Amino acid sequence: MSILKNINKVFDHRVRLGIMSVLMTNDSLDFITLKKLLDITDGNLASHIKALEKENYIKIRKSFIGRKPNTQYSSTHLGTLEFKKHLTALEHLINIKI
Amino acid sequence: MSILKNINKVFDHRVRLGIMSVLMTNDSLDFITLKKLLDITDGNLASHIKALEKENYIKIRKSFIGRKPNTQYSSTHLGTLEFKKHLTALEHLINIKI
DNA sequence: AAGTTAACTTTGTTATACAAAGTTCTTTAA
DNA sequence: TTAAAGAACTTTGTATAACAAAGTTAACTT
Repeated sequence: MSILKNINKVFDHRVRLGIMSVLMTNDSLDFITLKKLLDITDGNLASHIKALEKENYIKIRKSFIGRKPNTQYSSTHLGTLEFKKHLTALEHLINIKI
Repeated sequence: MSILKNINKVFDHRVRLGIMSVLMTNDSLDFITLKKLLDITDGNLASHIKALEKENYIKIRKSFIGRKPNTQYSSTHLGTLEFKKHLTALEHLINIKI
């Protein structure tokens, strides 16, 4: 059994790690905010969001703020749970003694 | 400027993160030990090792133990430095407040 | 001489990441 | 009432990365 067994592949990429990290301390964030925080193209952001959505790690709420369309992203219960597990696995990994 | 700016892409993959992690607490480890710890094929391990070697993050020492060939891998000064930077960046990322 | 093990390298395939361009919907300006 | 613009995508195409499996080399062991 590998020392990597509890490392979640979905969170293995910096962009998805970044998205989940900021969604831990923010109830929800919109597309543009995420895009600016991560400094990536909108297409690229959309695809990473989709990967997290596919796993039910984040959820989407569409609305209008004033008269502008606005999409808010937030972590699901599952997403929060799995992300915390991943962080615990990371901690164990970087403190490992063989 | 992105919240990911200090995240090192070389350490972005779980296998390379795993290799560096175990090399932090072990002066050196050999190929077979790494292979067992990570539970990956030897070809795959060799290519991840190569990626770290290319960046001068790990160094190789070939010798014989008794009469068996043995290759020991260890972190370079640069590797240790950059890995610690990466871990600090990770900590900041997962504790980020916007 | 034949088999074994360590540590690779090579080959080929699949998956992932990414930019850039195109799309849809809606508002705001001329 | 047409035009421009912005948000949030989707599509397309390309480049890179990851991976398994098979092949290779050098040395030992039997």
